[in-house]
Order: sequence, then structure tokens, then C-alpha cells
Amino acid sequence: MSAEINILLVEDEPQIRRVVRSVLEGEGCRVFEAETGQRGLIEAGSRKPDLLIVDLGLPDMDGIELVREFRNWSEAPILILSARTEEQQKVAALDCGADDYLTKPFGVAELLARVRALSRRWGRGGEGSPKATFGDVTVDFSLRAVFRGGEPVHLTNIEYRLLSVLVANPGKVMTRRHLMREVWGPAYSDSGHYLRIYMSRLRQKLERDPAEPEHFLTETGVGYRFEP
Amino acid sequence: MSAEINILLVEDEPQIRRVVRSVLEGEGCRVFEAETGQRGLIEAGSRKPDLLIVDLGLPDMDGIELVREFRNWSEAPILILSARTEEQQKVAALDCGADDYLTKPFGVAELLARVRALSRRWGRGGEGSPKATFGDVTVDFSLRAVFRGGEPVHLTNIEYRLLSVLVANPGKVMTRRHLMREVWGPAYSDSGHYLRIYMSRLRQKLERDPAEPEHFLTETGVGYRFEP
DNA sequence: GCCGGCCGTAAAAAAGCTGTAAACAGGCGG
DNA sequence: CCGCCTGTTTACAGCTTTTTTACGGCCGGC
Repeated sequence: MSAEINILLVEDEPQIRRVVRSVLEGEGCRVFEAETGQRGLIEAGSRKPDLLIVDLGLPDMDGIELVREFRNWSEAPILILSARTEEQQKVAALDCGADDYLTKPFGVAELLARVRALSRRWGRGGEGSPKATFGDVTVDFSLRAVFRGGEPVHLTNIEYRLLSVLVANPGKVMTRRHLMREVWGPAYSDSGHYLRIYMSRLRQKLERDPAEPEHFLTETGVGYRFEP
Repeated sequence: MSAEINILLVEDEPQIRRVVRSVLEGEGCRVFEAETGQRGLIEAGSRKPDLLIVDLGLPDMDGIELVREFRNWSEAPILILSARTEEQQKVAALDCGADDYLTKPFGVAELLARVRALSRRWGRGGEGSPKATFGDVTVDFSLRAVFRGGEPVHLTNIEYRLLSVLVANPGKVMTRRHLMREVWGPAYSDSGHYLRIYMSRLRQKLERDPAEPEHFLTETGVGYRFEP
């Protein structure tokens, strides 16, 4: 879930810092800390966090000011922590660009759930998209797109499915039977004629020299093998 | 700000419905109401709200169940209202796909601020301002308006929704099924005939040469892809 | 060297999918 | 009541993908 994301925590109370940090790190996040607003802005600039958690009651500056500054150059989601329950505070913070507002005291489970909700929204199509790379080719599975040297390569449905199965099992010999079942479904019992045709097409589209394939190798009498 | 956006309010208590409706309409939103979870799902399917506000304590079904169902076909933001303050409730709702959780009693100003925060996030296609640009076309999500070379282009409801979904996922292949669910709702299982028609209209209105589209590309056998 | 199985490529034919125009229906305002 | 706008249905021409069909090369056995 929120694994692998970077979080910057701007909070002056050491106890809260400690508990928040430990619980977030328990979820696999990387947590950076800042004790003051000034320090927070500097850390934000250098760490490029994916999520900002800010206490409104900082000693040196108003948290809202920090939010406003941060929003000048980053779209990352912001979660406000605050002891103040006045509605006006919440409205001001949210309208300045914060995305959520949690009043102290809060439960860690709720904090985690809100962090998850924010990072779930934010993570769309951005960073953690699963990709595979070999030679000058990259396959982006979440985009369902293939690029070669930066240029997009158009693959047919069958071509893409075949490629997916092969790339998902690098180095492993895939029997013709298995490949055909994965791509055409269990009904097809063709001796593997289709496979030769589509392998040929894949090689022509993705291999440097289709006559001497480097990545899509044939295992005579058995099937094919993908080598990154 | 939140002008022109459609909101569906699922709430069984008439008083709360009345106050929420009036305050949201005061901000220029269109508000639809549903008294039960069943009715809420039906309304959601037909009204295609841009934002869903749900009371967890519905008479006929658990609000969480509604959230889960809705999330099957739409990614619109969800704001939970609830009298329950137990942390477990909040965690469950947020983890099922809700984006924010507000406990009763709440202030209308805070409600509005949270609605603003959610709808502000929602239109984010690109960077900075809630606008998207490609070729000589700009889409202003907060105005729900489309301009081409500075001149306004009129899009019908369906055309606009389709455009929004596509533009929100640049470079990604969107399956016909997914597009239809986002635009027409979960009920439609049409094989994708509508889609071709409205794609054609979008291209005629927004592409330089509709016969050779540069931005709205078709992935034969799969769906469509938007390329900025 | 000859033969037979296996493999790769290149076409043509069939099937299925796609784009566009145009007719039809229903709501809404004048 | 009428006309306009929107969304839906229908029809058809054109294109892409898939499947079929055909042909030539490689390699080991004999």
C-alpha cells in the first residue's frame, strides 16, 4: 500500500513525532522529520516528499503559511495535524491547499487510513507503475504500452498478450502448449503454427536483428524463452 | 470553485439533507438526493455525480457497502458523513475507497471546505492549474469548458465526461468496458457501440484532422488512448 | 547427398472491428 | 403545439487483425 513513499513530518512535539514516525515506518514508508516551519520548507525542497504531514501549531511560523509556500511548487498531498478544533482553522487550511485535517488527539489507525487514502489518490499513473525493460525496449503494463528507444510501438492484442506472458517469466522456457493456452485460451490445440507467426512479428517489432534474436529465443522442439 | 459540479447526497435524515443541500446549492453545485442505499446506487448510476456524499448509517444497507459498489465503476471522490466516531469505522470506510470522513455533528463551513478540497483534487489532469492542454485545445475543469484556439467549444454532457476520463489518464489505454462504466454507469453492457459514435464526435470537435487523429487514438480490440 | 521434420517469413483470404452519416425518440423551452 | 437539442438506434463502407495458405531454409539421420 503506502510502501516506498516518502513522507515529510513537520511537527514540534517530539512525542508525536516519535509515534507518528514509528507507525508510518512500520508500514514501509520513509519518514523525514522537521521541527520547525523553516526547517520543514528546506527539507521539503531537498527531500521532495510524496506526502506532507504538518502540525499547524509550529513555534516559528503558522502552518498555513507553510502549506501555502509548499503549494507554490508541489502538488503532493498535505495532511494537517492540529490541536485546534475551531472550524475556521480547518476551513483556512483546506482552502490553502491542504487535503485533509486531523485534530489531536487522534488514533494511529485513523491517521494511517487517511494517509492511505491520500496516497492512493495521488499515486495514479505516476511513479510506481510496473515496467519491464530489455535492450532498448520498455513495457509499461499499467499503460499497456510498449516503447522502443522512447518511441511507442504498436502491438496487436495477441502480440501484447504473448509478450506479457513471456516477459512475466524471464529466463524460463515456456512450452508451446502453455503459451497457446495463455494467449488463445484452453480451447486451442493448434500444434503451434500461430506461435511461429506471432513470434516472428514480435521479433520484427522488438528485436534489433529479427534474424538473430537476442531476447526471444526458440527452444527447438519445446517452445520459447525470454531472456532480458 | 465548486460551481457546476454534480453532487449526490445519500442520507436518510431529512433535516440534514435539507441543510446540506441548501448550503451546497448556495455554492452553485447541483445536488441530487437519495434516501436509501439502494436508491443511492440507482441515482449514482443515472446521475453520474462528480462527488458522492454518503451517510454511513442508512436504514437499508451499510454505507460501506455502497462505497464498495460505487467504486466498482467510478473513481469520483467520496465523502463520508457519520454519527459513529469509532476509529474502526473510519478506517474501514477510508480503506474501502472513501476519500474523507466527517463525523456528525459538523459545521457547514468545514463541510464546504472539505468538498472544495476534494473537488479541487478531482480535476487534476496536468500540473498547477485545473486545466489540461493538448494541441490547440485547453480543457478547463473548474469551468467545465473547452477551448480550441481561444474559441469556446460546446461539448454535450457525455462528450465532456468521456473527454474527462481520457484526459485524466494520459498515455494509458482505457478499455472500452472501463470507459463505458465511467461515462454511462455500471448498467450499460453495450459492446461499445456508443463509444465509437462519441469518439467520432470528440475527434470532429477537437482534432485537427478527424480522419487522422493525433490525440485520441484507437487501440483496436481493446479501447482508446489519449496522447497529449 | 537425399530426406523428413521443424522452423521462419511472406503473402492472400476471412472475420471482426471501427468510423461516419443519417434517421429516430424524447425532453425542454418558447 | 412546435422546433431545437441531446442522446440513441440503425445502416453501411472501410480498415485492422486474425486466420489460412504457401514456400524456402536449417539441421540431423541415413
